[in-house]
Amino acid sequence: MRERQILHVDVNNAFLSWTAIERLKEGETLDIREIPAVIGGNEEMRSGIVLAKSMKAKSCGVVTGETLYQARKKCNNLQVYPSNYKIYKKYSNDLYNLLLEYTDKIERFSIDECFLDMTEYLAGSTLLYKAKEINKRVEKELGFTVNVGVAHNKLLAKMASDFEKPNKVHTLYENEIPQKMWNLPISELFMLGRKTVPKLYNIGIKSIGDLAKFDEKILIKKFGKHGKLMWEYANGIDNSEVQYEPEEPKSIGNSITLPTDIFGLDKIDEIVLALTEQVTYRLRKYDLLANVVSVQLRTKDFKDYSHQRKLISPTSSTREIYDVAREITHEMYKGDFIRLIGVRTDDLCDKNQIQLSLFDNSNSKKQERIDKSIDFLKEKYGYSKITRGTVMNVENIVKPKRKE
DNA sequence: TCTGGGGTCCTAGGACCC
DNA sequence: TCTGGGGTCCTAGGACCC
Repeated sequence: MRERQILHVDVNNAFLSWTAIERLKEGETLDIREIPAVIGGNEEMRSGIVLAKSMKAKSCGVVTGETLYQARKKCNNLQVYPSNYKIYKKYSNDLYNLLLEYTDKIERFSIDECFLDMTEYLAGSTLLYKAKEINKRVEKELGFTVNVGVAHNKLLAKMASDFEKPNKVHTLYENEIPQKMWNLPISELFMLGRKTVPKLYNIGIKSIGDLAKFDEKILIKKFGKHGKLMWEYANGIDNSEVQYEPEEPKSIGNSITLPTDIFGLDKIDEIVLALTEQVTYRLRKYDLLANVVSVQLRTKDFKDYSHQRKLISPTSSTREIYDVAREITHEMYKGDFIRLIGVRTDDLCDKNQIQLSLFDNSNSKKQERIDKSIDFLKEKYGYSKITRGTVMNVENIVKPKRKE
């Protein structure tokens, strides 16, 4: 097999940089990239965590995912700005379109990361040269910066893009693994998270090099498939392809952390219905049907539990999915104070690939017409305006309005 | 702990069938 | 049936990612 030529492009402090340039475009003079700043959620809504940070905030020790309260303690003049996914999507598309000039084999790994398979697109040039060109062009033409990782597989390209930031290009070829990767702590390895790292520490594995040299069989015995994966990653082995064809989603769900804990099935049911409406709206928008419905509850002391149920036949009907969601919610609710509620649909299939016979019962048809007309109104008047029955959209639950 | 919201994949146990 | 083992499906929970 020919050696593959892979790049990983990673936007530096994406949400913060994109917010910064959007503000500058609107006439603001302050570039929030130059001050201690973060993009954060809303503390009053109990979603006050750091989503992105400026370099100055990072140098105070602020980390992504911590609470704004914690971040402020580290950095007393920290400025907090809200997120705006609409503009992030726009900048993400700008980046994607620029990268399309280099290859059509691009995997959009997340809103701010892409893998590029350049194997057939070097045309006499080198991979490193292309990486440097991309790095320069993004800064010049789009106004934000990226790190580019250069390697012969996705894992190594991703590890490379995570080296020194911002606005840098790094290679991580096989012969560079011992020198550039093995001295890093295991927490830096992709797919080693907060639960596994302490377990590895306990058996004396502290660096990626320690892991690479450890007995693979013992890791498999201890961690199963995950053990095999982590050993391969530590040794720079990854044969996965760049998934440039966007895949159909396998699940669609929505969840919300409530501004205050709630108690009792009546209140929980209202939220479950509101979430079901959001979820089924998205299902119908993409012409998908769900085979499995699940509901997640998180208690005030952060215990999660969930139930799921397979449906008799696939559906996107709000009524049908809500009936099941409500049923399993009632089954599992133990009378706790609830902090978070989630509704998710799984095992999705394409509506157009399901035989029409599933729809020829007239009740389903009627239900489908109701859903469709509600969807139409939602599109026309904006999402939050239209609800079914007893004022059931999440916005109203979050900010209760006086009854008219 | 003043701890988001969107996902994917894996595991383990029980039911059921052959 | 006092029975064994394998395969598949379903469910609950957990780990990880950005």
